[in-house]
Amino acid sequence: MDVMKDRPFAPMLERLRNAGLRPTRQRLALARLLFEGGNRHVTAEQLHAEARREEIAVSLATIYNTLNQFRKAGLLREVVVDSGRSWFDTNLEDHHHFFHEATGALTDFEAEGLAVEGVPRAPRGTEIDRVEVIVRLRDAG
Amino acid sequence: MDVMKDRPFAPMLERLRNAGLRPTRQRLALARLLFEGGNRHVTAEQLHAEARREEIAVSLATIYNTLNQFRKAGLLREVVVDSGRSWFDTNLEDHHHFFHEATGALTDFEAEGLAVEGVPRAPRGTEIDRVEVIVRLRDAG
DNA sequence: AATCAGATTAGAACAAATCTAAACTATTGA
DNA sequence: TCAATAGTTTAGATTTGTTCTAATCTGATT
Repeated sequence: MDVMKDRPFAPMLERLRNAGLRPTRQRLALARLLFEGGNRHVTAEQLHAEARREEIAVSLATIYNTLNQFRKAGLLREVVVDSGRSWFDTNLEDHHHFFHEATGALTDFEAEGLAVEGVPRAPRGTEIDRVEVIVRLRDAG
Repeated sequence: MDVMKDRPFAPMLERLRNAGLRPTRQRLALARLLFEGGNRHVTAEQLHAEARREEIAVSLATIYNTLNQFRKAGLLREVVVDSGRSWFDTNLEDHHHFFHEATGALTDFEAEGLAVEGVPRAPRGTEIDRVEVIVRLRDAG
């Protein structure tokens, strides 16, 4: 038997507490949408729509608050591919992204197998935080 | 003598015409701000502020129109590092970016010397348009 | 010079995200 | 168990970046 299936609240509750976040009804519900059922990418508006569909009462303000708190807590990562909209990614492993401009489709690919070599030294007073690779796609022609 | 200094209008006028854009007063003035004096990164608001400073009468709407037309014409590239604001880059060579989150500073580095290997095959129906590398910086500590 | 497609503009409209301050709730400790 | 309190949620206002609209203007072509 899968522990996640029997006690779906317990681990999530822990994760929130460990992050210093009170496990409120809203946060638990959103955490379940986000983290149960595999890696995913969402925007705030998408998650809000999804919550409404599932009849979870949560305001858009809380969606924004929660996504930002989860990001700060390291439960989510932000992906910048799209000026004008923030994407959040539940995949915390070392990976990169395909982005299909025409459709807005965002897909992961593992960093394993990818080598980025010859990145120059960081400018004075700074250090490298992360090297992001975005592979922009167009329709095959 | 430098041709650019003697006849600063002629080449710009040509470039605009070649792009199918009428060389209007506004477009010429903005092209000069953008393309004379080395590579640079600008946002729409920045360019607008700069134009006002130089007492070039041009509306914000025209700044947006012009930046987008220049981008479509291949005179500029858009850089997405910052959800919520569009950056435009006059550097058309093969290069990548440092982005310092804390300050918003955006800097180029040449692609020469950089090797990105092992990028997976593009998903079905798509092909790779561009591989973008963004090196995110934090304050050294 | 007259015409007309294309360009510019102010201001309205729109979209994403944040802010505000009032109401609510989880935790605590008596 | 319950009151106090610190943290959370919320509706709605606000801010910011960008696009749209439709009236006016301008460059190119006759």
